[in-house]
Amino acid sequence: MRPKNLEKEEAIRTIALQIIAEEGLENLSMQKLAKAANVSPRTIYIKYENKEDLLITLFIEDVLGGYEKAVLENFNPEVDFNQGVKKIWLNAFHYLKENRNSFALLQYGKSSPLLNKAFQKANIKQGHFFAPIHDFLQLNVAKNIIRDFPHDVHRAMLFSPLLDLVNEYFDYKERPEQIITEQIILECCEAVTKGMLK
Amino acid sequence: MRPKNLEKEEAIRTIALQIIAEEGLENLSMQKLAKAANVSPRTIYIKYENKEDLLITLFIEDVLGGYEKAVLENFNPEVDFNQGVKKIWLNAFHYLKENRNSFALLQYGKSSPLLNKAFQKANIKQGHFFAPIHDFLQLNVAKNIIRDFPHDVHRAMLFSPLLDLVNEYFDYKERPEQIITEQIILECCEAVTKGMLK
DNA sequence: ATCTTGTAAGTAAACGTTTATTTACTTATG
DNA sequence: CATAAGTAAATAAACGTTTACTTACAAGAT
Repeated sequence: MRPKNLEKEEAIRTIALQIIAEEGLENLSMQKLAKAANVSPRTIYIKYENKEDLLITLFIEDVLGGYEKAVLENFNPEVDFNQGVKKIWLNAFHYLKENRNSFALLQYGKSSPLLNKAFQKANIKQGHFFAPIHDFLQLNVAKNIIRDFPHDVHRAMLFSPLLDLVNEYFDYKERPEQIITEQIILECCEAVTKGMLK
Repeated sequence: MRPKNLEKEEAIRTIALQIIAEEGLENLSMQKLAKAANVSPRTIYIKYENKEDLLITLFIEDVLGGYEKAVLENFNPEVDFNQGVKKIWLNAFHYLKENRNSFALLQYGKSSPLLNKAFQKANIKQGHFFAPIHDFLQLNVAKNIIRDFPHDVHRAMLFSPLLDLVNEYFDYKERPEQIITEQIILECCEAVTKGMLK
């Protein structure tokens, strides 16, 4: 039996993310993707059921999976609050900075109904993404260190500014000077953390 | 000369936003829009140059314009910091809650390269959106009340959590109980404000 | 007051192109 | 040499946009 060519599989995923980042999700077509990845359209259908399956798999496994892994690297839910949030912020910032194409699809997760629904399903199915962060926050609520909010509210408060700052980072990448430096990220992290303390 | 039928113009805009909110930007087609708005495809092209023009106009004029107007209603850049941020948060929350379809396209502004570019152009052209907020923040930096960050950083820190909370509001609308209440919004606003103080 | 009439608004149907997906065939390897 | 991986070419449907035509009305002439 002829074995799968993993390079082609990789090419499909990489090029798909690239097209989405450069031209938008609304401009990704299977034929365009096949041509750009140097592959026959049929080959994509060997690896994915259809376009929807491709997008959802890419979003859940590659993008969200990769992001989660990077964010949780060397993260210990038992460290103190300031230190824990700082670790997450730096992990996320460093990863996303170097993975612009993944970040682009990640952003579509909030807009596209398709990806939004897929995320909610995956989130329910596999417990949830970012479980250690959930534990970390629960722990700090129990210790009476931070305000007691529902988890989704905690997430919005602590991490949405970071994603917005990464967005700005890429916007400023094409301008004379970068304003989103590691220094700024650290100061912003401090401000966000301070706001959550009791 | 036959006069323009303003109801048709209105229908095109309203239905376009509806389709984007329900099926995503990637599923809006001119023919689908025409049929849903009870209008001939040609009629859309009387009012807009092409699909790109329709989307950009809808985004800049209707969505961003309407959002800006609502957010700045009765906002005075000279009030004290806590009060000013609270006013903006409540204005935005109340407006977006009642304008889900506008909010959906607003969210695409961060993902779609087309809308992102359009926004940057419009932002440069007409001075900038939300100028009174810009002034408000400058004033509070000058008075040494808040940290001195670039404006885009201020914006990310103060308002991106709010947009994320509105997103959660709509997610929870289809679930047994709503967690994003006005009470929560006010507490979150307080936390965000506190973090920015010097 | 009523009747043309010029003109932009509006329509139905069609344009060529691109879309997602499939069919019929070839290739590579355990 | 069986079999799944892969290809080139084709499918029907949907796409953005245009063509050829009709409609409704403000304004000038009667």
